[in-house]
Amino acid sequence: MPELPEVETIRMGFEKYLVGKTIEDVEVRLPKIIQSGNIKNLVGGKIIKIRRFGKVLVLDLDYKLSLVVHIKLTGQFIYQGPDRPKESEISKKYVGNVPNRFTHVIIKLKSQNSKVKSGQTSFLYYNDIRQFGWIRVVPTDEVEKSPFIDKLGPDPIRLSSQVTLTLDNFRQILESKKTAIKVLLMDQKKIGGVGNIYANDALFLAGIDPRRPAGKLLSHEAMKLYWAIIEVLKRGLKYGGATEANYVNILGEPGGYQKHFLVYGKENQPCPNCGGKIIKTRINGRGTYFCPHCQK
DNA sequence: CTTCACGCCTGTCAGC
DNA sequence: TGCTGACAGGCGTGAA
Repeated sequence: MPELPEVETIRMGFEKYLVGKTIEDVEVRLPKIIQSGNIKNLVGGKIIKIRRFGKVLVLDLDYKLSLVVHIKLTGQFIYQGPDRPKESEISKKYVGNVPNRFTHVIIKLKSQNSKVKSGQTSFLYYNDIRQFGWIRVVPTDEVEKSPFIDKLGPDPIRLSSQVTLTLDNFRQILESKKTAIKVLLMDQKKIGGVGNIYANDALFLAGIDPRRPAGKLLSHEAMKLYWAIIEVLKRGLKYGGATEANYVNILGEPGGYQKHFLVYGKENQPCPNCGGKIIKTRINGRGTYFCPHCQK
């Protein structure tokens, strides 16, 4: 499911294929996806920069307007254009033809960069099966104080976001909290970008029981967990994200991290460390996987 | 202040 | 075969 590594993979795809292109037209098929602002105001703007804040993507246009997107659980961006790699070179496993019945927004782009012959058109399709995702049009200088982004905690991975989670920062977040550590890791107001998959795997890597009160972690455990979070996010990124249901990058390719899950989704399967059974429980209504032998 | 259930949606899968 | 219900998870909301 889309968490920091998946969204960052999309961001890199946008950087590669969208920067330098001009928005020629926007078609909205499901108006509720556009939560605020007038998307038609983007027409004529040139995409100059792609940013990410936690799980939120921001496309900055040259005339001080930005497209802000949260793809939530089932959002997909699919790019179709003359500068795509040959179809034989990419995996299309999860994406059929676009547009399809889940395509809610279509952005028509005009190429103006040197990679593609000037004037050629390409398309960016936004698909979202469950329609939880949202798109907002916000003036660029107001993006950081716009709803949701304004409350987002620091990001554990540098790359593109502006605030980085430091170890001191992380320790302060845990301090004297009674909340289960896993709940805290997934709280976007505390840390930006970590969701269920990476929270489960980070806690396993750090050898910490997800149910433990955050404030009760010992100093060395907090440090271990801090590095474990960064490590699992980096692994996710290395494999192009995790495809559980329908996450794909902007070419329509699935990620590969699902083949390298440590404990997530592995109920009753052997622990990669001790070989014991991984158990599944629920914390705050979320599926939680851990090895009771290795995680204390 | 925190915690927790629910709503938003639809696809998928287990069980009957 | 077809129906029903549980489940998936991000986040806002409102009640406890």
